[in-house]
Amino acid sequence: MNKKKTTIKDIANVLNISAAAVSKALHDDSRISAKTKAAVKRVAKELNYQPNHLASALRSGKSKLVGVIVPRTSSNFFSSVIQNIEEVLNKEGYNIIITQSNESFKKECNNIDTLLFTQVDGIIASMANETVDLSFYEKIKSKGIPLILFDRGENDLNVDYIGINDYDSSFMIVEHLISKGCKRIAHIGGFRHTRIFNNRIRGYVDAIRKYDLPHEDDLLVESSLTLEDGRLKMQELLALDNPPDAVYIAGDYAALGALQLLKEKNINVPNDICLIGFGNEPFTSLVTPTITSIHQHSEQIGQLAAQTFLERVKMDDLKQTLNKIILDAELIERDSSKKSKRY
Amino acid sequence: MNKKKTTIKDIANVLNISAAAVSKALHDDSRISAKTKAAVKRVAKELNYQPNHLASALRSGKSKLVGVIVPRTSSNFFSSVIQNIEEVLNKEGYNIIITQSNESFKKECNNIDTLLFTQVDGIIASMANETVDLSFYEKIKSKGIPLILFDRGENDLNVDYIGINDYDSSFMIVEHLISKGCKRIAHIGGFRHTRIFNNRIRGYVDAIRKYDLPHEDDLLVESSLTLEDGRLKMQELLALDNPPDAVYIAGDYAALGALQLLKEKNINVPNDICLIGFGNEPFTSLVTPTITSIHQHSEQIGQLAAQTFLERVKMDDLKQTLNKIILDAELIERDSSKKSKRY
DNA sequence: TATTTTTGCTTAAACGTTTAAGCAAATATA
DNA sequence: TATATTTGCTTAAACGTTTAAGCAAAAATA
Repeated sequence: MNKKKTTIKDIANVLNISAAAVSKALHDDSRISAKTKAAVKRVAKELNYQPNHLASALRSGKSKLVGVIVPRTSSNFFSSVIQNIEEVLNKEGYNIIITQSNESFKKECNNIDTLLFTQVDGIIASMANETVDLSFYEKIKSKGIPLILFDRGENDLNVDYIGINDYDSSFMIVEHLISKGCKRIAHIGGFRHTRIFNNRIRGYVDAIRKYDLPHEDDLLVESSLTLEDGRLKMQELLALDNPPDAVYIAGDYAALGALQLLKEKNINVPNDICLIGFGNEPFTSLVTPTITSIHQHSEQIGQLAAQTFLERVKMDDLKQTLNKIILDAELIERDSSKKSKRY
Repeated sequence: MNKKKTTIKDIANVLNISAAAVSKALHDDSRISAKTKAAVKRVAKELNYQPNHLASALRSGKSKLVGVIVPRTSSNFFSSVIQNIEEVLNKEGYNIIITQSNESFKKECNNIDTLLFTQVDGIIASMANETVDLSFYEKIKSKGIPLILFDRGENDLNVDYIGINDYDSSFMIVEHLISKGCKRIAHIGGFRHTRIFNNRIRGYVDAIRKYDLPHEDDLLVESSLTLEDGRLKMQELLALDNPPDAVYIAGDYAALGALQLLKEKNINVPNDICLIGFGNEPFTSLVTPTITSIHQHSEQIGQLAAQTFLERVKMDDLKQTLNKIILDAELIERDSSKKSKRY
């Protein structure tokens, strides 16, 4: 049981060279002879040498850790983004620390403190729904480490951002519904103070206007987009004097809640009311009817977030031209908007 | 822009005392006067001092990081366990690093190396389906840091384990189906080499025997328990000369696949065939019909795993009495086993 | 051959903490 | 009053690396 870990000094002793030489040999420094390098690597392997990450991080000032903050890991979108971030960063020798905010501003602040305390080299984050106060994010910036936001996070912080074109996606959804013959299209949106949700609302409104459909105030409601709130807001829409014949909901979970309610009320989806979600969570293809939704290219978002981070750390501090990457999303048509009759 | 971080030396300089005194003051050492402590803490706050975690970890040999390995974070079970681990450990000043194996043995080995490289103080893991070779887990043990397994991981490694009583759960499921009047009960189980799945199979077989039901080889199949394989194995069962009137499936995703197939074939669930899953994933209550399943108390599992870790680090190396905690699971009855007619 | 450059290492300091050892002053005990 | 104990600090080493500076020997150049 080899509890005492082997260090570069142990290797140095075996070969009768200095620890510095060993360190350099392991990093393929050009000033070390091929012969010495080979010997060092051989002995390192023999002694099962594992570099002490803490020591090198302390000395070099780089922890080779990247913090990731997401509202939750259980959603497929976020776990897919995380997986792709991880793949890209691992190749470059970085490891990631994942934290969840559970949509709580307070937890998010804690997470940021935790990550800074852990001396991460950068943070990739998607903000909690609650988050309005950005002072903790300013704190990250003031530490001088890269901050990359994705999905929830477009704002005035002046940092890199990767997301999808929410405005166009909304527009596309409304046009899709119109092509199915829908005449009164409602929108259960997220909170306006979050820019992505605001953009979805703008896209919805502009499309409605362009095609001269009714854009009554009652047809546009804001929601926390949880499953429960989806039910609730759907109920409100049904209670209207003139209920909609289509509902576009800015989140799949809320769309699911709405769908459950409609089924309970024996309202046929899509023939009575068409339903469209957002996010393309796996369950959208599992429920009955399957739910039309928007695929957000989580793989690309993750990869791009990681690549943006890597660019940032490689870059000299000056000449920081901001990355703002907006991807086109994809409409996945499923049963909940496949109306049989067309008008 | 205060890029230079303040260290204990800076605090020491302000107060004209030694860095050591500052360190001790911050740790409430009894040999430091109350007056000095107060002064140190005041200055620390003024200078916005953030302890350098790497330095203290290097010196003390404790990183205050715990590695967590799960097959994936997207399943509700694992993300709930993680969340509870995090809550318990955060209170004790530990942070967690989450890694996913994606059910791949190779990725799992990489994760272990990564975590050891990051100098974690312990590892809490649930093994990938593929994992049979335990040498990487032996590696953790040989490093002398605590290893706690949960859910997937009961085995002969001789480490702490937290899980549910799979045998009893299976038994309970079969009895439940019998009480509904089912006479030919099939089981789509996981791979036998994973102990939890083997236990579920044993529970199923013993219950079938106890109640003198048919226990033909054809009624018991092994599966990877993915959604797709669930469909496939269900298809095989339907193709039997004498198909079952109930199917108990050792994983919810596979149960969902089976359900989809049954619906496509216009076989009524539960009246033609009863269906029961395992894991109580959220979608089990969202699909039509809702799926009866087993709730595994992910909250408790997470908490207990974390607590077990804390006990281990506090404990002197000797006198290690092994923790093997087996929780009772809970049957959540839903529509997929609510047969209207009883025989 | 004399000088410069390159090669291949070594020495020593540094990263920011923690902690064992030590010591003077203050306080308690005999 | 003399001795022992406690208090409140300091000094210095250590954790395992990295890296700037330096230096002798070998190789290249003049």
